[in-house]
Amino acid sequence: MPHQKPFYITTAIDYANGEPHFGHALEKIGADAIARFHRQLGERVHFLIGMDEHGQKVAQTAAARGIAPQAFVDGIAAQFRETWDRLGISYDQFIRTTDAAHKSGVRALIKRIAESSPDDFYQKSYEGWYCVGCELFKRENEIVDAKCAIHPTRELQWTVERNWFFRLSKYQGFIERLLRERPEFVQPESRRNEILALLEQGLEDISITRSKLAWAIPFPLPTDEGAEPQGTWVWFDALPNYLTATGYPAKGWKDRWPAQLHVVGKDITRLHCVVWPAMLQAAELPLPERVWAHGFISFGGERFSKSAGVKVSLPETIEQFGPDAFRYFLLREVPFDGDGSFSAERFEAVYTAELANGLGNLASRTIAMVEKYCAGVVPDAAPVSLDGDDAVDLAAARAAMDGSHGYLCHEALAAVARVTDRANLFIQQSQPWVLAKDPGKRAELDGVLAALVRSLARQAAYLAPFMPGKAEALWTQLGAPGTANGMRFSGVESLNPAGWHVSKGEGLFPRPEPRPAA
RNA sequence: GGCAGGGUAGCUCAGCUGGUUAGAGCACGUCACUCAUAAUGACGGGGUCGCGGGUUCGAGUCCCGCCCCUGCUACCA
Repeated sequence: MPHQKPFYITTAIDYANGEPHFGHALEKIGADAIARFHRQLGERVHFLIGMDEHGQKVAQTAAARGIAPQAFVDGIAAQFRETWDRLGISYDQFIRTTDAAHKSGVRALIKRIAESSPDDFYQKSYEGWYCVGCELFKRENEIVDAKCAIHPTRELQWTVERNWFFRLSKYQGFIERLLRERPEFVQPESRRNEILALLEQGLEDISITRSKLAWAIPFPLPTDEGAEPQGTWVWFDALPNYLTATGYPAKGWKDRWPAQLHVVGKDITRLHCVVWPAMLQAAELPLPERVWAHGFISFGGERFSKSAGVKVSLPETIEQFGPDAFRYFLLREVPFDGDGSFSAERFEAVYTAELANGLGNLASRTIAMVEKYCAGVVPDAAPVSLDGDDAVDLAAARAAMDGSHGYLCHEALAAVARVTDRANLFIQQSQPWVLAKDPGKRAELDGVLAALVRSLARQAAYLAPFMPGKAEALWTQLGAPGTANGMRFSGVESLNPAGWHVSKGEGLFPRPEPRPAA
């Protein structure tokens, strides 16, 4: 089996201008769950994340702190990686746009476009009202009373700048055909509709360089006599990271490209569904297979947690119940195709109901009974109706995550939660403690306990993409061979726990301390 | 303004092509049970299905109008 092409999944690279926040975390955690799920589906996965480190704001922030831009972004990148490590993000590659390989890859891409589609780059003088506050030219509808609507205290400056442009308008028909012939290219459907609406307005060419941009990749094409040197603007710097991460143009990049899935925020779908495909087409390179636009997390309706002066700290929230519980909460509560909100109260409620009382207690009572009634060794017994019912839900979990209907982490977790609930109900209905008092019911008792261990093992395997640490802990307590994270889903149904030595360790999800009355 | 989606129990939401007394989870109350992290299970209270018209034997489910919310309406990422 030579060079099976991997399932190449990417997230947006994060802008290195501040600390990681909930929004960054949601995207990485969701993409990580997808990546892990596909590994357990048996696919070879390559999971890319990284940082977008160029730009005016980065340079300004670094200057304000009195350090060089590179030193500044080095610090930010380290901070992000610490957070991702803490959250168990299983990335295979961490790209930074200040990497030498990325910069040379960007230059190669631009030159390739200039060769294959020489008409697509052109220089044009651009003039208009420039807002120093925004670092942007403002459009008519953004100007109020001759001032920038966002910075009404600043004077607008009539500015003339000569920049490179990309002939995006040429690709209008190409993008329309793309979305029509490959409707799954942009998901969920609502985002695709928005792109279609955008296309109906017609595409305009975009400027792709800035003359005042020093902290950037120098634009590699020869600029007109006398013109200022040009820095590559964000589109042609950030978007190509998915391609340059493969090593492009060095030998071997075709082994990974094109990507199967770009996981991005709903705010940048346009860039990934219109600009990026046009760039690739201009370069005569293959397009990615799909762009998935996830929603946002809010705090009680507020985009950021300014309300009531309450600060929601990402590191503190992660530590409250640990990284696995945090991952679980975000993926369970925030539909991955829409928006959701976070609150400490809700987090605690879900943790207590589903993880402590639900899964954690199920594991606790099951293992305790195997220890008490079977000396800790799981008996051998045939499947019961519980197994068949669970199989239906686990198939639903796969369907939610395999891409056939998008990537719906919340639906997958809801399906696993049904398995947990069913097992708790099964105990109540079977009443193993009653069976244990009657030696004549030994076989029945064995059947019940074996079924429960099988169910828990299946849950551990299917929860591994979402809670890799806790799934592994449960796997260990069950005495199962190998690892939960390494468990292929194809092997889950035939798991037979007969002979496993269970061991009741630390409570999987200890109940939270009662809150002191305020 | 335009386009798209939505307004269903305290909270988060299911309700496909219209059909018996509108569902689930969480929260709340009562009861049962004891293997378990005072967990689990059963039962129950609770909804003018945004508002007003209309079509129909019959509408949360279709049509019209209105109110409210969210997203998009391209070069901050």
